[in-house]
Amino acid sequence: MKKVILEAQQLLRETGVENPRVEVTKDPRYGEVSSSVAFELAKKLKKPPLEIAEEIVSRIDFSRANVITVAEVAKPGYINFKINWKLFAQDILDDVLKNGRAYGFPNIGAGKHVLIEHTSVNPNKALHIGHARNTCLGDTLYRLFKRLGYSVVIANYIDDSGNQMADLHIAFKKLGYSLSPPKGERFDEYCGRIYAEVNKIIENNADLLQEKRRVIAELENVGSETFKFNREIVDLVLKDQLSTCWRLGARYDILNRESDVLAFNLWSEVFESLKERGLVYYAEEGPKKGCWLISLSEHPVLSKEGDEVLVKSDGTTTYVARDIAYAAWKLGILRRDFKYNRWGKNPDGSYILITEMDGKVSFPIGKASLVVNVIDSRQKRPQAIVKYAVEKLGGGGGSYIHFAYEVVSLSKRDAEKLGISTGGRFVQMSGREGIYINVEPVINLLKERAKEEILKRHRDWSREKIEDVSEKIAVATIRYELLKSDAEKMIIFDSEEASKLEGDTGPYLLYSYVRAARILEKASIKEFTTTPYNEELEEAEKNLIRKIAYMPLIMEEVANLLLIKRIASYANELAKMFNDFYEKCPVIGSKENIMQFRLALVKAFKQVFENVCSVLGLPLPEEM
RNA sequence: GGGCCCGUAGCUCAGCAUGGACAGAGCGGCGGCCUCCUAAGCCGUAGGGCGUGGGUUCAAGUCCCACCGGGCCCGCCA
Repeated sequence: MKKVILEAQQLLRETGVENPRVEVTKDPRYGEVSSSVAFELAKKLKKPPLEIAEEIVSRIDFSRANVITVAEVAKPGYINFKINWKLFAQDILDDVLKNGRAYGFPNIGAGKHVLIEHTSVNPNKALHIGHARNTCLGDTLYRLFKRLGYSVVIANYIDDSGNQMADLHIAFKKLGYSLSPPKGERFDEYCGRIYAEVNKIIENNADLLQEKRRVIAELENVGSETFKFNREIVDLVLKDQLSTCWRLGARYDILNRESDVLAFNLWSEVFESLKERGLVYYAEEGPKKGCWLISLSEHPVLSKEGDEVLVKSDGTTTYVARDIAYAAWKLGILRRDFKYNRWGKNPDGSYILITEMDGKVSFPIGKASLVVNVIDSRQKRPQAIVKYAVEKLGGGGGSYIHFAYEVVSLSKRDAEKLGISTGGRFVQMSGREGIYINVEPVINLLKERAKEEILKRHRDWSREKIEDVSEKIAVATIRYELLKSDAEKMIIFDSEEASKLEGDTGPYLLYSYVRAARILEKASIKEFTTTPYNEELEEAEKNLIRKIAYMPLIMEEVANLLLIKRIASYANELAKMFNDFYEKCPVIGSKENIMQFRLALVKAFKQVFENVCSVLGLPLPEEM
């Protein structure tokens, strides 16, 4: 498709138009690509656009064109280019079938390195549906960059210090909670539940509050009993959390414990640099007396809300301070580095490393040209401070991006199911208040629904096959649901709505793929040809080919703008075009030359669809 | 008080970055389509003029300003 645009621009340039703007039309009635240069020139030349367009078109030398056949002038002054479909279709299908898995992914990332942090759920609870949004977004970015040729490292920040961990300590050590959850409940779910219970108790008890402060301080004491016990709990929760992430299709390279940002002295190195550059100051008096603050007075926006405390008067660091150190490390501008031990393996067999003081493994991350941090949009201000700080520290030439996404809230209906009354349309999730819906039960519900559907049509399937396919459908459904909406918009989650399997959903996508698989399986002949059977193809065929041709443009655009939902819409459009083709253009049973071409088209669709879904992380069953 | 995000059909949302050709989907409503490659599908029909008011422009859902409504953030919490 890009070729067509370039060709049109070239033709226009040859008539004397400078920098002609050519874009893909949104309606095929206007040809494949069109230009509105006549409007831009109208003012300069003081002539009506229509006249200018006519003149330009009359000057185009079509003998120099390849795939473009003709240009037409339309109503107010557009120039619409039409193409030789026979050539175009064959070109696209050849491209897809020749490149296979690689089709649609321009190699724009060769030699570039990206670090992505995502998930980063506090290790005191199970993933709720909002955390799943983070994981799916981050994992999709990983998949996209990887396919575009970037080298990518995935980090998961483990906040193992502070408040939320202290609450669990008190629950286990002082309030008599057992370390083993009741039968049927996972450890991460269990911790999430007791965290909410215990938090209320502690907040209303002065003795426990004091104990909590003691625990928080002890947590920074590397090697203490409290420190060790904490690592035990964190590890158990992490195991469960990551099994959920894996189920969602995500993978990780490194787990960075927040406590280790201090333990490995990354913070002290950064603190020294900040002091050297005069970016921080010590408050001698006033309400922040005894604190070290970062000066934000030079920042146009942040300055309006005052400077930020990095080191508290008791000498401990704030979350923002530790995050600045972590960010500087990510950008590769620190001398110091973490050490790791192997923590486990991803389902793909790759190792996951975790920071450890006496770790044996080094994992130099190098200089990232791009550091992407998938963090919800409530943290925009702290993230802006982090970005400001690392840029002042030299930034290493890479760019630090806060990929902000809105939270997931619960619908009124779901909130009421949890026994929460609300006047509004939705209610914010809160781990501390026990207002959340975990993602595992949602996937399980989807899986049950999928099984019911499978049983309706495949009474003869084995249990294993039903398990496998229903799991794929469930995962595809939840991922698509979380990826298709604008990251900047809040999702109001309603389990009833989300468990639908019809319409603009994951199953709709999978279904089109399965239909394609069936055609290829059942076709009596295996020979195919990318040469169209006719000068004029059916509209449905053209629409499908056109959509297939867009893929490289979409992928490159998304990599630049990080607009993930655009991949999701693209997948949906592809599926829609295929379903339309499926209804209107019989493959099996048509005349041999038609069948051979359509088989090639179905093959191409299946390949492209597989490529797109591999980026979205939607697992594809061959039957459903 | 300051900063940020959102406001498009009854409901859920796409389209806004690079303004352009009649404003699109899904769900729900109504009416159709399984002797034919899986109907988790397809087709038709009703339904909005894009929160409001200004402005820029040949052209504004898309850009600018103000206002209204909803949400988030401004802690020696993370």
